[in-house]
Amino acid sequence: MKYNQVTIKDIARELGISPSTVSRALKDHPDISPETKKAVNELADKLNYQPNIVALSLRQSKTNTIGVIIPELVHFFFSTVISGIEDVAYSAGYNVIITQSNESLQREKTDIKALFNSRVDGMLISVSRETSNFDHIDNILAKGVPMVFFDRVYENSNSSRIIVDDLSGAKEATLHLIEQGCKRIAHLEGPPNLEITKQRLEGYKQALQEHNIPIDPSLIVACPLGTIEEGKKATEILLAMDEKPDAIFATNDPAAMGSMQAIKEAGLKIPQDIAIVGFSNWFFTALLDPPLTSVDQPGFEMGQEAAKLLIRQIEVKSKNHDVELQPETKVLKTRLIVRDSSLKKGKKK
Amino acid sequence: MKYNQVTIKDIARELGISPSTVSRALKDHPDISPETKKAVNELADKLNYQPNIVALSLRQSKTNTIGVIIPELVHFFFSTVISGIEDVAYSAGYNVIITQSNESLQREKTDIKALFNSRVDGMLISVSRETSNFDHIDNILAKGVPMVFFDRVYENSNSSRIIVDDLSGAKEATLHLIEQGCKRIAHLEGPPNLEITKQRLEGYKQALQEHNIPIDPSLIVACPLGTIEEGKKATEILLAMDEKPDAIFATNDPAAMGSMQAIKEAGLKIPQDIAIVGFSNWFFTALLDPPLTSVDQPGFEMGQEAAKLLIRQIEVKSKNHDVELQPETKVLKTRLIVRDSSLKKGKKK
DNA sequence: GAAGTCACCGCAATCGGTTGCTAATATATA
DNA sequence: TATATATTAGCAACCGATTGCGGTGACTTC
Repeated sequence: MKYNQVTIKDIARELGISPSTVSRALKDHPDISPETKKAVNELADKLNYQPNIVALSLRQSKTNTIGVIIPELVHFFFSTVISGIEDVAYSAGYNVIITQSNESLQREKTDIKALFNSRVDGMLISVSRETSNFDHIDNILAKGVPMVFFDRVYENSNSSRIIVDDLSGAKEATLHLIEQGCKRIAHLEGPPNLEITKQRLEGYKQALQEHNIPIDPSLIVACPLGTIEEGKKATEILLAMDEKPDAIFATNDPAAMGSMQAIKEAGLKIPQDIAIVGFSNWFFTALLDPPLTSVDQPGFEMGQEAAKLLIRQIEVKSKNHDVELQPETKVLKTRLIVRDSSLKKGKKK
Repeated sequence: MKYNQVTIKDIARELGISPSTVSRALKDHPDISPETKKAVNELADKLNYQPNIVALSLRQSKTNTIGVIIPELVHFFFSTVISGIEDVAYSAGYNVIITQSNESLQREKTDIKALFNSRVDGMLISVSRETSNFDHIDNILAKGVPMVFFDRVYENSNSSRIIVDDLSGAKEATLHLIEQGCKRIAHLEGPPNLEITKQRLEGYKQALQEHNIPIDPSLIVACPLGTIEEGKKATEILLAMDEKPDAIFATNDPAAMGSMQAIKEAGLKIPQDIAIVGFSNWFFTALLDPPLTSVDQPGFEMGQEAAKLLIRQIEVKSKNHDVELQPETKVLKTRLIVRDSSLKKGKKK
C-alpha cells in the first residue's frame, strides 16, 4: 500500500545529491564524507525515513520472512510453539507468516505453494494428520528452500528436525503407571500416519516388556483423530470388556479427557478404579477434576530451536551458495508431570 | 531467497520475444496474437512459471499482506479469531502476518512499526491490556494505513471495529444468576484500561438495578490481569467477608476458574453455595467440574468480519485514492451457555 | 500508388534501493 | 608545473514485472 512514504530519492533531491550517495551515507560507507553523512542522517531522521523492505527484498532476493505450516493454531501446544518461533525470528529480524493446514493434506499443499510463491526464505513445518505422501514437500525441497520440521516431521527427508523424545516420554508415563501398581494398562493410539504416534506406542510397549507384562492388543485402541469424542468412545469400549483396564495412557490430552468423561459417566473413580495419563500437558490439564497427569512437551523451546536452526541454515546459504549445512536432529526432553489422575498410591517422593 | 525461479525474462529469451510481450500474453492482453499467447502459456506451464510476488508488490505498491496484532496467541479466543481472519484473508488472496504484543505496550509499539515497515496493506488490531495511550496508533493511522480493531478497540479513533455486545452479554449472565435466586452477586472486574471491562461491569450493574438489587462496591473485586491466580485471590477475599456472595460473575474464564478453585478449597459447593459464570466460553470450560456457565463470544466470526471489513477498505482505497470509506462498527451477539456451575435451581426450559 | 487502418510487438521508464565502475576534485609528490 | 594518489560522489545497471507509447508490416481504401 502506498503511504506516501519518504524514499531515498526524496532525501537526495532535498540535499541536491544522488540517491546512491544517500544509500551509502545511510550505511556508513567509507566513501562518503562525514559532512554528507551527517546531513543525510539528520534529514532521514527528520523525515522519519524508513527503508522500503519490499524493494530490499527484490534487490537482495531475500524477504526476511519465514513461513510456518502447522496443523491447528487453536491447539495449546502449537500456539506455544509459534510463540517460541516468533521470539527467535523477530529478534533476528525475520517476519513470520503462519498458515494452518487444519489437518488437511489438500490445505497443506496449497499452503506450501502459497508460502513458496511469497518467496519466504525458509519454512518451518509440522505435517498434517493426513500427510502420508510427501511429494509436495519434496517438490519445494528440490528447489533448495531451507526447511526445518518440528514435532510431526518428514522422516525420510534429510532436513533438520526438532522433535521431543516421544518414546521416552511414553515409556516414562507407562512406567509410572506400573509403579503405581497398574497391571492392565490400556493405550489410546493416535493418528496412524504420524511418527509420534508410533513412538508413543513403542514407548508404551517397551515399558510393559521391561516389566514382563504381556502386550494385549485388545488394550490398544485406535483414536485416529485424537479428539475428546474419540477418547470417550474408545474408553467406553475398554470399559465394556470383561476384564477392564486399571489404567489408560492416552496419546494426547484431549483423548485422555474423553477417557475421564467416559469413566466418570460409568460411575468409576479416577485414579482408584482407573488411572489416567495424557500427553502434551495442555495448560488446563491441571484444572481438570482430578488434575490430569501428563507428559510435558517443551513447545516454546521447540519453536525457538526450530527457528534458530532454520535461520542458521538460511544465513549460511545466503552467504555461501555451495555449502550445504548438515541436517541436524534435535531431540528435546519430555517431563512427566504427575498429578492426581494417576496417583493410586498417593504422593511419592 | 533465490530459488533459481524462472522469470518472465527466461520465457522471453527462450521464445525470442520481449519480456513485455510475455507479460501481456500471460494476462491475455488483446494486443497479443493467439499464437504467441499459446506459446507463452505452454512454456510457462512447462517451466512452472510463478510470478515473483515481491516484484509485483514493489511495482504495485501493494503487498497483499495484512498485519495482525493480538495480545496473546495462546488464548483460545484469540487463536479462534486468527483462524477466522485467515479464512477470509486467504480466499481473498492475502497473506497474514501475526504479531503478539504479549499484553505489553512497548511490544505493541514495536510490532506496529515492524508491520508498517513491512508495508502491510492494512492492520487488524486488538490492543494490549496496558494500552491507555494511543499515540503510536494515531501515528500510523495518520499515514493512511487502513486499520480495523476487534474486541479490544481504540474507542476514539474513527476506524472500523468489530466488537461483541459485552454489555448485553454481561447483563444476560447476571440476569441468569438473579433468576437462579442469587441475591448477593459478586463481580470480578478485568483490566481497567479496556473498554470491554467497563462494558461488562456496566452490564452487571444494569441487571442488578433492573431487579432493584443494590450495588455493593465491596462485591466488585479488581482482577487487573484477569488470570487464574488473581481470580482465586479475589475470591478468597470475597469468601472472607461476613456476608459471603452467593454468586460470582467473572470478567473472563480464567478468573472464573480461579474462583472455582478457591471455592472448592474452602469446602463450599458449586453452584449450591456459590454459583459461577465466566466470560468467553473457552473450549475447556465444558470440561471443568462442574462445567462452567460462560458467555460465548463468536471468535471465528469476529475474525472473519474484521478481515472482510479491512479488505474492503483496502480495495476501495487502492481503486480510488480520494474516497474514504465510512467507518463501521459491527456488534456481534454473545450467547449465554448455561452449564452446571450456575444452575442452583436445576435445569430450566 | 499514396495514405490510412489495424494487428502485433518492443523500448524504456517505473517501483526503491544497492553497488561496480568511473569521473571529478583536491592534495601530495616528483 | 606535471603527474600520482586519495577522497568523494555520480552514472547506470540491476532485482522482476508492468505499461504508455511508439514502431513495423500487412492490408484496405480511394
